[in-house]
Amino acid sequence: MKIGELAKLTGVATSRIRFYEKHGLMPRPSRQDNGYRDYPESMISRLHTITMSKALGFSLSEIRRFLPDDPRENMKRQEIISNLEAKLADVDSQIKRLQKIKNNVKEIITNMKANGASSC
Amino acid sequence: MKIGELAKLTGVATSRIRFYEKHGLMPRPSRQDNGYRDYPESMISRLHTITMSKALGFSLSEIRRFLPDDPRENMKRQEIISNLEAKLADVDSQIKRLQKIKNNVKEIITNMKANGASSC
DNA sequence: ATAGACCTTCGACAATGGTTTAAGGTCAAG
DNA sequence: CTTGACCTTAAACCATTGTCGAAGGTCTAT
Repeated sequence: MKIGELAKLTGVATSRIRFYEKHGLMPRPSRQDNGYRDYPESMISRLHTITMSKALGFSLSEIRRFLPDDPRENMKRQEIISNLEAKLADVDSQIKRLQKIKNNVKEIITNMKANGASSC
Repeated sequence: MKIGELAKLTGVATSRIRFYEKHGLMPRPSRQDNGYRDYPESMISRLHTITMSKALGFSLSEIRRFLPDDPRENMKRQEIISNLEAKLADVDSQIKRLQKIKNNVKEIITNMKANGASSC
């Protein structure tokens, strides 16, 4: 499969696929005789995984670390798991932080509505 | 108060304070005879407000828009309030998104621990 | 054979949010 | 008077996450 087809099937621009390859999120594919990139079907789901993980809030370098077949930093299953666990704790503290913020802002709004003081 | 003191009191690096000034989040302070920036006490809470707002997920240009005394774009109270309310809803959906992520990651971890399949 | 749609690489550009560096002025203490 | 810790500016640099353009090769259809 050529890069353009892969792009159409996944909705990820070719420029972006090449970018991911350059940065180790996509493996370097084999080449056709003319030098064109030649992708196996499996790359479709790999791209979906990347898209999902980004939506999940992982940065590209985080994703790189836990994708198997990473051409740059290959990790053992156990490492991947502890990475994910760390991320879980991280997400948890983000949630708590946001909840505090939410309450703070609520209070600010209440104050602003009550007394005209700009107070910020 | 000199910039260094302000930095120490707020935990915001001097380089950052100057950056905020340059980008209209902090007003240009008056200067001492020697040309040093001279801040009033009120700038402490202004920096706290900026820090808080950043934590809320506002971008710097959003913050610039609702900070009073903005040297560039001043907003009315009512606008500020509705801005904050919009952001509140936003934070709420961020929290929900993170909670989904949390559950997703939990499941992935469980799966990875159960069956050896890398499955990504 | 020639147009149009692909593909290649490399380097430049963009926005965001800063930090670092270079070159220099100021101030308080020893 | 010199040292060290501050302060000034402007410009360069950094990471992140890409997009765009140039210059050129390839493939398919007419």
